[in-house]
Amino acid sequence: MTEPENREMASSRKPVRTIADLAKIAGVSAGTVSRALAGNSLVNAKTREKIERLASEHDFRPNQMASKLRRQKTGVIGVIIPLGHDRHQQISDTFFMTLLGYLADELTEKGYDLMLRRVIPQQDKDWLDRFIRSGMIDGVLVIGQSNQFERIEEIADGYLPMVVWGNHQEGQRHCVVGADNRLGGRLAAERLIASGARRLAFLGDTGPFEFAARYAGARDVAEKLGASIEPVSVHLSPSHTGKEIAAFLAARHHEIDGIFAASDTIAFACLRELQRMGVPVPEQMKLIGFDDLPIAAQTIPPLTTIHQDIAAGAHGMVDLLLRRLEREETESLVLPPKLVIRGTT
Amino acid sequence: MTEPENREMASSRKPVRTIADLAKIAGVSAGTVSRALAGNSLVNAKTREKIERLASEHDFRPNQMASKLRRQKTGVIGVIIPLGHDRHQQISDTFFMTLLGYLADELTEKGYDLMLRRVIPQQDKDWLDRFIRSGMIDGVLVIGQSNQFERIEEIADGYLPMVVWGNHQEGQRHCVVGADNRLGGRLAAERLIASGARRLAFLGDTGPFEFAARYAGARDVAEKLGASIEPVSVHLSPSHTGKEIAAFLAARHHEIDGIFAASDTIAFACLRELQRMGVPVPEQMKLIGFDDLPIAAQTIPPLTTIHQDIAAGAHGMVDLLLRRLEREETESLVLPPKLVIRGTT
DNA sequence: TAGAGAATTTCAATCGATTGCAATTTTCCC
DNA sequence: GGGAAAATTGCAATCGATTGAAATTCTCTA
Repeated sequence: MTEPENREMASSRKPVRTIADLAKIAGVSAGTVSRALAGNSLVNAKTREKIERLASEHDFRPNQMASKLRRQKTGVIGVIIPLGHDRHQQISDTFFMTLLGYLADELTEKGYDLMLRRVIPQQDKDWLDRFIRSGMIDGVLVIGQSNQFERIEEIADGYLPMVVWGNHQEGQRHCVVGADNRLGGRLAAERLIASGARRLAFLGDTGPFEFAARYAGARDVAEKLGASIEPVSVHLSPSHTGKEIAAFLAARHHEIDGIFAASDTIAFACLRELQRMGVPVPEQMKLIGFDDLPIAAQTIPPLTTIHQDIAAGAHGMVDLLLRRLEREETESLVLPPKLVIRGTT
Repeated sequence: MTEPENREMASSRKPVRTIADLAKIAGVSAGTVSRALAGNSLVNAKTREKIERLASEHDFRPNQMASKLRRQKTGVIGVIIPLGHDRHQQISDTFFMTLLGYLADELTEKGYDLMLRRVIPQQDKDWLDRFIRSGMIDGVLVIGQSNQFERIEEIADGYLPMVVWGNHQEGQRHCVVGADNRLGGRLAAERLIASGARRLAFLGDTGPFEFAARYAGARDVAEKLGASIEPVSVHLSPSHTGKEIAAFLAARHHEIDGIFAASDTIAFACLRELQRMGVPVPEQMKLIGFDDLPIAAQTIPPLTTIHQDIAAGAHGMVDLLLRRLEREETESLVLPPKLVIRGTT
């Protein structure tokens, strides 16, 4: 009763579920229907029109599983996010989630669907293999190397259509897209020092390669310019970050005059804590972040940070992946980070 | 050369790609292999062990497409985000993206994969049907009703496994999960008025149902308590939001003393603009947001807002969907919003 | 040790669309 | 009108795993 127009047009009762059903109604073979619906030029224009009309009247859509199985191609790109030790590292995900949004747009535009999977490598040694070999996806985008650099390298040897967001290491074998973290670290330290800081702290876990590179870049500059820099480990789980930062600042803030936060999220927490403690920023403490999330411009004072072009990154990842699907061996893409000076330095 | 251990164990050259291949090696039939790998109790324990050993030695994984086709069940849940007029409403997506993260966790836990699709309903009348009928997903979660309420209602009549995030209307037919927006609006207005404001503005587009309900709730309270409230349309595209808010405030800020922002994102932009204009918050202008995004606690002063329990929402959506997959007709789930008083009121 | 009954395994059909090749129909030119 | 070339369409195998029913093998009792 809910679709009177269909009832009138569709004389037969039983729903048209398969190509064979439609073929029967149209009085042609299943092969012809398949070709017609695929826009194959082999089929006569009139026949095609008739079949298309019938298909839409009966609200028919070919079963994708069958199609994928037969064609050995799914039209789906897998996006996998390896999580670190903390299961709910929601905070650190702001960046990844934004990237994911852009990836979704890019893939949609290219006619691919996106299958998302979050995994905890520690609990599942086989996380990447299983996804790739599931037969459900044509290629995979890995968002973040986490601490799985070696695992990814191994896979890359035997599997071409994979592109990873992360840090580029000299001589690595997997195709990666990401900012030049070391350069970003240099820019950050330079800025802190240029605005008067001499005793710096790097807030963030230096385990992940991306963060390590940021720290390394900053250290390069600090050493060269006669400043000190000290790494301070901070976890990314939302329940810990705030407390760890508060504890550190309470104990040591008088020993330093500049903070390089490994990510904007950490910088936000820092800024808030400093404000709560009554330490004026930037007068008594310079602060710089990394990522340039949209909200970075919204804090008070707005956050000086290192900008990563997420949209360009997403575009690059998809572009490289599509080329790899065509069996092309592509180079990695390293994006230049950009210093954005706002109010905290 | 890259996998010496496999070479040793796997005596045959050709890779084991199908269940039939493995069956040959194991000296049994394909059916037995299938059952063994599925953990079916019909198969002898020794046989199963042998097959499992061979499978892992040969690094074999059954093809999911074939399995899904045969079983008429994909193990994939579709998540679809209908975008409004603005293609890049990245800003408004902060909330949806967070929700998406939780959904991914919940679904993973339940053994489902997640297929993500973003669509622009204006450009594709058929957006929901196409996804549902693609044969690729067992059920669908719709993130946000956008302006597609009617379309969703139509679909809901003939398709059970669908759960929507959004606003609940009296007598609607689709299953929805979401906060009680009207109540949230009431709480917000009450708080603004309690903290001294009398001439209120609601910043946000009142087109989408969720926002409309928030406004309606606020209006209820304002009328009852003798305050005024006026809706001010603000678009969600990042390129416009800031300017629109700035223009409004520049022209009218002296006429009002309290702002109810339709979302935290809008509130952030507001706060920043007020600060830039030198209007002290909360002294001269009360401000309240909606959502309670993680950063809401990080602004200066921290944002008073209406909390939505995103994790609970995600959990509820998945729970309801799974029950609907079992053909159960479920009720909608309306979550109670909570006032979180911080520094802007 | 025969034979019932249980435990395993095999067989073969099936899911639904695609596609190479063969068969048929059209078209077109002399 | 005959016949070759071109355009369509049909046929049947195929993608790889699953599963009901049939067949085979094992177990155990009398």
